[in-house]
Amino acid sequence: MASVTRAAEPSGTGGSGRRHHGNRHGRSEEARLAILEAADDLLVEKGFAGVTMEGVAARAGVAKQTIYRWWNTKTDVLMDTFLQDATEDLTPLDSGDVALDLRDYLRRLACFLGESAPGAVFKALIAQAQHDQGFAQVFRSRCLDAQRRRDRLPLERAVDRGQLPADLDMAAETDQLVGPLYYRVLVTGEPIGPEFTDGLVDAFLRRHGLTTPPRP
Amino acid sequence: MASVTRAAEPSGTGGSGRRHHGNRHGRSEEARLAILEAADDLLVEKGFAGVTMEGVAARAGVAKQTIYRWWNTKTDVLMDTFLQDATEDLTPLDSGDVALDLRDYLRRLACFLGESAPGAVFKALIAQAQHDQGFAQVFRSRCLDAQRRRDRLPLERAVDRGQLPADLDMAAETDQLVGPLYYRVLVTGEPIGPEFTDGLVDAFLRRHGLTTPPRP
Amino acid sequence: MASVTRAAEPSGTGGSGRRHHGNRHGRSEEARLAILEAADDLLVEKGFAGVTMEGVAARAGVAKQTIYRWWNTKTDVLMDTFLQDATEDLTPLDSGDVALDLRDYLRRLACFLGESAPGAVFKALIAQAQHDQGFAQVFRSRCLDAQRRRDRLPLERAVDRGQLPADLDMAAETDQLVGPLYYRVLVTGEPIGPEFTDGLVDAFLRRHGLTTPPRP
Amino acid sequence: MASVTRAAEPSGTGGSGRRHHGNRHGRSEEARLAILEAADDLLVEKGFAGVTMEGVAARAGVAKQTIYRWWNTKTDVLMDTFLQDATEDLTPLDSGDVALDLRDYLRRLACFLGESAPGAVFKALIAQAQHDQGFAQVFRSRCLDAQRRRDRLPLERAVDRGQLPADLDMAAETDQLVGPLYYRVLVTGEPIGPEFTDGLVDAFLRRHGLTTPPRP
DNA sequence: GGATAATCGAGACGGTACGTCTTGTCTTCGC
DNA sequence: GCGAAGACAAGACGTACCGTCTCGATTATCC
Repeated sequence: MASVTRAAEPSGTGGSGRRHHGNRHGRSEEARLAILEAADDLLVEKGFAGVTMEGVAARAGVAKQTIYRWWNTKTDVLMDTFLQDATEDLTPLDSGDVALDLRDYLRRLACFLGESAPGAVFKALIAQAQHDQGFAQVFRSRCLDAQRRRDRLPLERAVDRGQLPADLDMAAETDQLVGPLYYRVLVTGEPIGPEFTDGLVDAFLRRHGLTTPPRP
Repeated sequence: MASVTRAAEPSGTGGSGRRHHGNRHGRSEEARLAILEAADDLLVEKGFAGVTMEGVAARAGVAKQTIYRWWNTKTDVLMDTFLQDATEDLTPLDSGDVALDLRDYLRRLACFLGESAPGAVFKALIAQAQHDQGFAQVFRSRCLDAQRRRDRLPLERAVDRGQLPADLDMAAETDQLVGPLYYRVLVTGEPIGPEFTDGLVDAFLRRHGLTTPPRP
Repeated sequence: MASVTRAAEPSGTGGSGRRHHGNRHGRSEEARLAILEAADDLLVEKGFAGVTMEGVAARAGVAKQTIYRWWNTKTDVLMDTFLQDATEDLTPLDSGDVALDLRDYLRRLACFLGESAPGAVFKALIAQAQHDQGFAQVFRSRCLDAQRRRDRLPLERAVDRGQLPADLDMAAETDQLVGPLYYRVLVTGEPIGPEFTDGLVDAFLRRHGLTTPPRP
Repeated sequence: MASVTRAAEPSGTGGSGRRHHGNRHGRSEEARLAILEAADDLLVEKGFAGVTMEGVAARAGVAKQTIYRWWNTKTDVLMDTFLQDATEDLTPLDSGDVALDLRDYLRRLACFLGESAPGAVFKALIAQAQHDQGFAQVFRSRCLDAQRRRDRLPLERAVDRGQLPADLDMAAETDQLVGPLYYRVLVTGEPIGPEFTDGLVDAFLRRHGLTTPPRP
């Protein structure tokens, strides 16, 4: 449905310096990047409603058809925009201590969702997923699954270390850790400070009979 | 901004029989209801994108201007649609036992969000709130605040009864109870069964040193 | 069809100081005048398209219904506007000399059509008559016939005096005198000076074997 | 302002067979013709008020935007409609005799203005010119000037032949010939028969001392 | 003097058309 | 064959007026 992978680069070029304007040998990397950047800029500048295929094409200096050739809807473009930028580091820490790992991770996740530019794109995509079942599915497999895997990582490592029981209901525990966070971001709009995320971690520890280590 | 209250009924009529087609002394109740119903129907039948001012007007047998006279956007209409219907019973049970109350409430909330028609409107409104800061504010004060008050009610009653400590961080606890639920509905899209909501209640009880009563 | 005569004034008041807001026995003269004046002003300020029932009502401080009670269309209002103002003196001179009479009359007619405010209304009404056969009929009987009678007057007087033959084709002669004038005003838009109107008179005189008297 | 010339045809095709649906290298001739025809039909069927951009688009099977891309107003469309059809033959006869030429020409002009379909469009355009100064200017340069040149032609030829003096005031004479005709059509609405147009010619001849030849 | 009846201002109503905007498809041409 | 350019059909947007209606207040006249 959506364009998942970019066209294969001409073999041997190493994907490096070649600048082609689109010809029989594949799509124009130049155009692709210009489109993603234009979409991103428009979202930041004018909000979701300000992102239109027409506007993106104009700002990217690209024909509309070039967008439609590779994406179906503006949300598909935004999703690629997100994937392009989402190197935004959310890889969980691995300190050897669940408490520390979780505190660190949740803080960064809160910051990502609530304040960063990619976070804004992310929220826009979640919003779109409410309106469009088909998009929701693609979005989940392309963006959310990776995210959920990251969310689970600290817990999995703790299980491996023996800090947590092996029969832990991983899905439910993860939902309880990150769910309240998304809830605040998406629903109530309340700001999220460390005291909130730390509170979530403490509750988690208490539930599992772990003592709360001193806060940094 | 949005039309908050319907026009005052002529005193003493009990809101019953008066039929006026709109004049200086008030708007047409007939038109108002037709519009809300049309919007609701369209959302259910054709999804959010299928709700257009033009379509609502046509189906309601109403002039577009009549909609614009009282609402600014289609989401404002949907919000009133929601408020009209949201008698959908979510008033928490008061059995005298926090555990029972919470289990009952979360199950019904899950059902409301995930399966009911008003729940679909609710999700659409939350989605719109991601895109429009102004709408978000109105939506929160007109819809969410009441909801949050309901969410908190079981806990407040338990505090009153002495089942829970008086210094409970009400906001944080509520977020931990309902947050994962919203997260599943809005983000992951996973279905929510009683085992999930009951698990949330159990975790809550365990956190606060309460024993888990037998499940019904 | 159109409102031809104003409502009879209450007898004895002499149309002077009475201020009534309209009751069962007569309409409000105040409102009638405000409407006519508003329509006139709007035509001058914003052109024909700027004259709307809504706009007239607003500027006159009058309810739309009050206009519709007495007139059918905005052109009906404009016609009454015209009749109200058209005291603009076009009564032909009677000097005893056809040549002098005609010269004077055509000059003033040209000025009326081309430059005066009532002339602008007149042109607007003629324009509307092209689009609406029904209006054309009313317009002719209410405005044009009187005008045509005035046009003919100098010739009729000359016939009475014996200056012109009794079997003169009055209609055709009048058309040849004023026709070119209307043509310039309505069609070509060329400015009309005395040399043009005087030329028309000279041609007329020559056609009928009359000598051209010295120009003033 | 208004669309003056149609898009250049690809050279050498003779305007014949090429069918393009509109692209960067020119507009769709198909759409252009459909629009003009639809406008014409609507004017004839429902009168000037029945010609709406919406209606023209619908009947032509064309998007409104396609009309707005090439014309500003419905009267601009009607003007092109007129120019398209105005091959309606009004080219003056050249018999070698002014009297015959003029009689023939005025009769045909009367018929054109009073009875033909293009004549109806012409009157509608003149009406619009009363309301809109800008349109008046365009209309005159695009339609009227050509017409005036035709009007003058019989006289010019007579001057060339020596039948009329070389110092004839061409403009004034033309106005006196056709002015009464337009006056009847536009203002009084009286029907125009040959006796009227022939009378105009006779008057012209008499003014210039020419004998009236026998009528055909 | 109280009832009646028409006018008045106000403005909501169902509509139609406006002119603009965006979508997604298409055709043509240059590279 | 890709990409730029841009015309096209479709249709929603929000606005402006249309002509009708209902309301409550305001009078003159009549009983």
